[in-house]
Amino acid sequence: MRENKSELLLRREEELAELEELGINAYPYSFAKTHSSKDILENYTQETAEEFKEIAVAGRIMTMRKMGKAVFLHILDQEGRIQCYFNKKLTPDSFAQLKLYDIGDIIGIKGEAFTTRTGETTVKAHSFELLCKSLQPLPIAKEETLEDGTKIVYDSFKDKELRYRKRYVDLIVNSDIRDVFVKRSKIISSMRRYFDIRGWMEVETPILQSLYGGASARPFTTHHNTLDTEMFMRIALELPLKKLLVGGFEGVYEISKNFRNEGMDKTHNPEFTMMEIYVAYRDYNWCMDMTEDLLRTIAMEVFGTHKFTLGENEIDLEPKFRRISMGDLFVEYCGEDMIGKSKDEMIIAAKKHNVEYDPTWNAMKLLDEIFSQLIEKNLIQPTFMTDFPVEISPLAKKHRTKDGLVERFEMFINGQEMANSFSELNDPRDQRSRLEDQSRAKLDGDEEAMVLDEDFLSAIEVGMPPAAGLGIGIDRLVMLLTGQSSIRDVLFFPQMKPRGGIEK
RNA sequence: GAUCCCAUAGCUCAGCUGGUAGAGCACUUGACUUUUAAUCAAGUGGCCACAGGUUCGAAUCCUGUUGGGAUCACCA
Repeated sequence: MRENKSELLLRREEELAELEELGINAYPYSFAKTHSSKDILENYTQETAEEFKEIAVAGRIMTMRKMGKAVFLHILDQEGRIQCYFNKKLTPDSFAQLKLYDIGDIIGIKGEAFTTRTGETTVKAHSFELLCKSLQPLPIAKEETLEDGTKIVYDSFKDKELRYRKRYVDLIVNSDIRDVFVKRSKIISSMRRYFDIRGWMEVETPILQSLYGGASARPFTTHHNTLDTEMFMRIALELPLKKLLVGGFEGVYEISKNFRNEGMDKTHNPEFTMMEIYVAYRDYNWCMDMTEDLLRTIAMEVFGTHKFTLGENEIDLEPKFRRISMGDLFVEYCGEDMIGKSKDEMIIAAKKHNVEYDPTWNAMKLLDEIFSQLIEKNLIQPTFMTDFPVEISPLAKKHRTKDGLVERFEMFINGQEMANSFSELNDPRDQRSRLEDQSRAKLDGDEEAMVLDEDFLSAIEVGMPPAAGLGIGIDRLVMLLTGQSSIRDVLFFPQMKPRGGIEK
């Protein structure tokens, strides 16, 4: 491939050489940009024209129409596209350079704004310069905007593999995807702001750990050379954050990557971003109120609305979210509360409701499967499902009135789990016995059961205030709010299989 | 990990029951001083993902490999 460069690549190198022969630096150091495309497109009118007599814009050439002694092109900057106009009369000395410019090159233009005969706000160049010569051709997509404002894109770059592997090209060429990432960033800042103004502190805890815990999942393992010891990438944020509550902080949160060594599909990437927050002296009831308010605040700040259309569903975050116990949900969909029922009873219920199951599963697994197949997909409007069986919640405090249950909720929107929260378990005796149960399960072959972490137990023995904890999967929240159906479309660089030796 | 589908020019795609490649855009040359999927004329461009097999002959049929997508399993 290297030896046999395509003609397009060679042509770019020739152009670069020709420019350099003309004494032009194709990679200069700076450019005094004064306006973004958006500044001009939104604010230029006949009345404000005086303010746009001396402006400087910069961006990547996306389209080019060379017409003898005039050239029209569109540049793309962070805010969008704007057309620029060049005329040999206005720039007699440099006009010939344009011949050596290509789609993909980055240029800076000084000039004035005007409106073309066909009504498009355009920058007329008084002078211009090359800011970066591009040596690789971009996938060319052409856009046409119809009278009614709808945009048609021709020959759009849509090979998913190439888009993910060459995201920088995707971001240039597919302008819509860029907005998803802008929204992602705003969602996260909005969440931070919400926590910060309430006095909860953002913290950082280790990603690289000698013991992993806080969730049921298989970890990535790695090795520390100097210590000559096996280490793990964290699977959850929970345990170190709780240690900080023990240490005396009353509200801590972390937004960071977790790593789970499991399958990949459109809702799972091996590394994903999690937010976990722990607030002292609060319980899960308070946390439901806070979670509702948090989501509404983010929705208003970032999208200016509480309503989201996802496929056929219109989601409304405005009304108070439904709160219903897991047991009552089973009554609603299954006719009876299945929690605490025997394996045989679960199987009867599974058969009755056409839930597929494996006869080797235990009662908890069957319960979970009936939930996922029968109930979860129906939880379209925001719903808090509360009060889980103690067996599947080893870090949640037992329910104050309901035997065998814990104070936990999961929030569902559009049939998907969006948040998980408990009144945090702080009774050291109970916590020890729960983790010992997990250890036994691990010995019995449950690869995802939690590892017993003595230091964590020791911290709980020192004493953790009563607290509410909440976890929100950021990627899935962004998917929900931006209407993306694949996690790969909300990650800049989703995990891909390596391509051995092959370029492109 | 399992099943199904996909892989042809830089991009988007044609290519029938086998006869060694085609379009539009991009690129090159020329024309054109308000165009906008600019237009007009003439060109360049391909180990048809990779490796085998069947055949006189394979982009096309068969097998395997690699990568991707979808569904499922594990999970968030």
